[in-house]
Amino acid sequence: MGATKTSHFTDKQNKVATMLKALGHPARIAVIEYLLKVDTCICGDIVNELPLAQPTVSQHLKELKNAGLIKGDIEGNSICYCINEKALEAIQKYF
Amino acid sequence: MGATKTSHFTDKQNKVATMLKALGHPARIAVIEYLLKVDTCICGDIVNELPLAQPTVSQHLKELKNAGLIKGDIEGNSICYCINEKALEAIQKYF
DNA sequence: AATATTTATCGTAATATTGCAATATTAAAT
DNA sequence: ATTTAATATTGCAATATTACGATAAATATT
Repeated sequence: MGATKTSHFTDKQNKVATMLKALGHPARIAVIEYLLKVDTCICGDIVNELPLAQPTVSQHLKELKNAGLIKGDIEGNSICYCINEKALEAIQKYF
Repeated sequence: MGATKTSHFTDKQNKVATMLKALGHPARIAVIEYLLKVDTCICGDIVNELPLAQPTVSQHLKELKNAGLIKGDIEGNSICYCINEKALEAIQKYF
């Protein structure tokens, strides 16, 4: 085994768990807090902000994006990241 | 590697991440929702409620307890579990 | 076109998580 | 003292996560 038995739980339970799991890492909490502070920034800023290598940060951003917590808009050469307000509101509403 | 670099983040970031990580699994969300509904119950009730084997449930309960999200009081033969209100309030306040 | 910049992906090692059968522990009941 | 009931722990296999160096892909600049 090793794989979560998602099929035995409700869609809502799985969705909430997915979002909270994405927030369950200090680096990703730090990303969210940074984005809340600066509102919007390019990926490179986040890489500079975190004490982790660029591929690691990229991976964390991908997870936050997969969970729907952040959005990334292509801006020419770079990528502009920001919070997905709706997802954060959904979490706030859940609690 | 494989281990989270907690030392590079603030205590608060690590603490929040730890609590949200504990909530980042549908079984543990289901436990919290059940405890909120019944207020208090013995461990066996949770085992019956979840579609998982007893040792697996026991492990999930342990994680929730380690994260400070639930409390377990020994009640003679069995163990009486309930939500740790303070922890949930702390999460609510964080968002 | 060649080079630099920005971000993503691949590959891989180390570690953590998930799940359960088997077993241990602890207290209650007989 | 035995047996029963409730919960925890151990041991293990399958899978997932974390982290990073190397490299790829895409656009910008020269």
